[in-house]
Amino acid sequence: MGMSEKGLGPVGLFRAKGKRITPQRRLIVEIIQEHEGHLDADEILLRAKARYPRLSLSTVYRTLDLLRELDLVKELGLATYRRHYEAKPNEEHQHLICLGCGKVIEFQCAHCLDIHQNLADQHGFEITGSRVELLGYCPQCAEKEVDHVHRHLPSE
Amino acid sequence: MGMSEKGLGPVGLFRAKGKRITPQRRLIVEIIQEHEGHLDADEILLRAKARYPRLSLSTVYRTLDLLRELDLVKELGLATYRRHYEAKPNEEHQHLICLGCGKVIEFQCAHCLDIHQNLADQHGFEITGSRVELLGYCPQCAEKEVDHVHRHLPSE
DNA sequence: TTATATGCAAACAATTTGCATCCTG
DNA sequence: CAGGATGCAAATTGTTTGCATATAA
Repeated sequence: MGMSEKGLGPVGLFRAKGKRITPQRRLIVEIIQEHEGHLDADEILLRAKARYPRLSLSTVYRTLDLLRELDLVKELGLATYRRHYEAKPNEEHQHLICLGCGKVIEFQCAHCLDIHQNLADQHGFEITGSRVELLGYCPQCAEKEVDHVHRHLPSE
Repeated sequence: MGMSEKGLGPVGLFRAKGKRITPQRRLIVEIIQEHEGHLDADEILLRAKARYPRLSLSTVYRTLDLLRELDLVKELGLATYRRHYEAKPNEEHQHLICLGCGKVIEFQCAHCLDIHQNLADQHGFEITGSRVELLGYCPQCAEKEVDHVHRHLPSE
């Protein structure tokens, strides 16, 4: 599945969306792709500055947003840094979150939790909670997304 | 399982950990437990002020931390509001996160993703990503946790 | 050339903290 | 009445934005 996009690489994806290729962007992509595991904005800046001292933190953030938009990067943690709380539920449940309007739908998936427990046991972890968040667009917001993508097709 | 704790209620849990019961804490617990769904700190403050106008936002935060510690509340979103990124993996994977030392272990659970996709379809969602984070303590940190709990037993 | 990207500094927003005061146990 | 809890304001911290300048296409 989908080997073609992969062959393109970031540069191709940039062009396809009418985004420019700058040394800063190249560098940030490189750092993230070379690195096993996850990095935060500060860590990326630190590594990048070794090779490009003038780089600014805002460029890192702007580039990360772009990479997320191009689906080149996966984000760990909540996009909005606002914490939400709910009374500890009797039944664990999971969340379906709309990135468009922020709507949250709860659902249950007991089977998943079993699997998770097994995995945790394998690693000797003592699990105190889990967070299963499916991110995407609800039917209403999905339409707007389509418009948004169309606007960026290489048609001009 | 575990009906006994439930019978105690928040007040009992507070006492068991040597925490004081104040009207502010009572109120905040009440608000969260009465509310279906999730609330953030501001929303809690807003509702609480209707009945207790002098309440401050920092008390809300401090109380939320306490409730989390007592496991009376579940948190949606990342505890640290620092976003982390990783190169978009070919295989989706999930994270096992140690709340003690921050260690992150990646694992795969393809079966879960199928289940999630089904759920998403049921709700008409267009999924763009998922976040499965199991939170707990790794073997090393779990020990320290035990100490921590012992220190709070009503033994003095 | 010309709109897009960048760097810098200032602005923001969520959360945390210091400290004097209050109040539970 | 002693130490934990609160309220207030100021400090932190992660992230975003405005704007003049630099630069990819």
